[in-house]
Amino acid sequence: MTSVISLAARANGKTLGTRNSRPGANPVRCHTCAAKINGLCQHSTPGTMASMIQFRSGERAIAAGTDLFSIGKPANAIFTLVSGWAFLYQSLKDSRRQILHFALPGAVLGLLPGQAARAPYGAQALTDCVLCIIPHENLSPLSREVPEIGMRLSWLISHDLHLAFDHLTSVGRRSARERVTHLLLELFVRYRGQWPGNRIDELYLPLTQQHVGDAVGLTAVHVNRILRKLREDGVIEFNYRHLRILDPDKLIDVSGLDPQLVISWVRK
Amino acid sequence: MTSVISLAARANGKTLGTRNSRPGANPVRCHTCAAKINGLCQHSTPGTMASMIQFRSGERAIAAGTDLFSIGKPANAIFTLVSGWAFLYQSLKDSRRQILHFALPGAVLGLLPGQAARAPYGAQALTDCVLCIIPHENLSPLSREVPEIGMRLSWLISHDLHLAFDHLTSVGRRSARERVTHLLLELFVRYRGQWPGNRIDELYLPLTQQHVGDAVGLTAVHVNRILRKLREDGVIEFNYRHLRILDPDKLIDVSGLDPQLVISWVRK
DNA sequence: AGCGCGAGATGACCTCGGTTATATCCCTTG
DNA sequence: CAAGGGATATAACCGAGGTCATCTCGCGCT
Repeated sequence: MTSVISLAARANGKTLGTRNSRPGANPVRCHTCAAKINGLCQHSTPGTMASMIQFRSGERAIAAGTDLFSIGKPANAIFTLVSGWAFLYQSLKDSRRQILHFALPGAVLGLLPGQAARAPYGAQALTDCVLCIIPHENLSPLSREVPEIGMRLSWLISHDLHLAFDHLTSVGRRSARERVTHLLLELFVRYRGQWPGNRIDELYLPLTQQHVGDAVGLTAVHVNRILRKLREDGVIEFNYRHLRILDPDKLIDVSGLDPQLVISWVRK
Repeated sequence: MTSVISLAARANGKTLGTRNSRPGANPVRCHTCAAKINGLCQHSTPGTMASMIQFRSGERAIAAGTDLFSIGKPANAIFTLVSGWAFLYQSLKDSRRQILHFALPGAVLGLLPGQAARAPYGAQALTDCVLCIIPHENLSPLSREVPEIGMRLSWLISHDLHLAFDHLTSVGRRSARERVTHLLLELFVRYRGQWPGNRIDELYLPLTQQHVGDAVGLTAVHVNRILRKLREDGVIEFNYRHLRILDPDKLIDVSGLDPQLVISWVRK
């Protein structure tokens, strides 16, 4: 069991989980952080790492099921997801909800367009999470001191933009069956991309069928129907947060994907 | 008639339109460029403008209806839209198409996640366009010489990300009527945001009903039905690329929008 | 071991929006 | 100014996916 699988296994709990990082207190462990592997701090030299640590305001632990930040609330920092899964969402008045993005360790969340003081969407932890916080007002000074950080941030966000575009064509133009397989395949590939060389065909996905539906624009009822069919067809099983790929080739086929493009889901 | 309206009025033509900027040749007119007003070059000092001009490779004129770049083709530069309208799109094998984003003057297009050499989506000109080109390999040097450019780029892209998120909840969770009004209202507001103080209730939108459908995940037939109903209800008229807002309040109501959020569509 | 609740499963019915076909309109080009 | 083609209009029919209601299952808790 890798560390993230065991983390995810605690997902459903109301417990706070590990807190191996007290805000500001203990020595910073940046060299093992997800951000160093595939996020903002990738390719940083020890020197630039030291600068960056100056500009962050600390870390924070978040319990599964709670908001990292909420729609309409003032947001004044960007967050790097050090560990755990989270998702971005919008909700309409009548309880309709759209999940916009699933964030894995190393993701950067909370950069707002312009100087908008209020978050136009919310972020919720799917598992217990640890965040690394950089206040918005530190971004300009930081990018002057570490010039490459601006371009790294641009690339990270444009990666998220690309994912959002893929979701958009999925929701806008694909059938229910295609959408569900597309999403599960995406999450599978992105998850596995974090542990290169992984040959797993099973994984603990901290989502309910309701989450899947809210992400691809379907009802939980219909997601259930689709999943049953996929199980009967021997493509995948997804039950009680446990995803198993039964037939990878069939899965790619059903999702209607260009296999060449799958690799672009992995941030590098 | 403002310059963009007259530009748009030529939209449907196969003609190349004005070319007041020959690649590399004539003196650069950056101080009147859309990018200086609301894009990458906003807030640039004369000094940084001079640096930026060093790193661009020139301008290019594009005819309405042709691609700025195409899906799967190698893409090696970012483009600032100096003038004209364009849209980003993906298409599936069986001719289904999803429009991902409408770009107005000042937009930055073509930044690819990671070093992906191939564009995961295409861009097509809706009207004749003029582009300012910065090769990808110049981005790192540029951001070292003009450190603030990285953060500006990040903000621009995160603005596009925010728009993509809005489209996603629209397509995923809103009714056809809401989607169509939402899109038209968005385009109207973004367009008007480019000419502050504008009090126009009519505008030439260089889109067909097919474009609208492809953007919000509906058929052109159904878009037509919705538009008829909206006309009958005295909300808006949209016919042969001519959009007229009949009742702004009703429009906002029908689209189910939080009026507070409308302003976030305008890039500042 | 047993309880309770959230997640999943499933059937009956209905509606929104897709499909197909055809007609009309408007703008551009010869 | 007439012709032609793309854009729009509209009707008839259909089906994917939503809604509602009810039941079962699995997991965490005591």
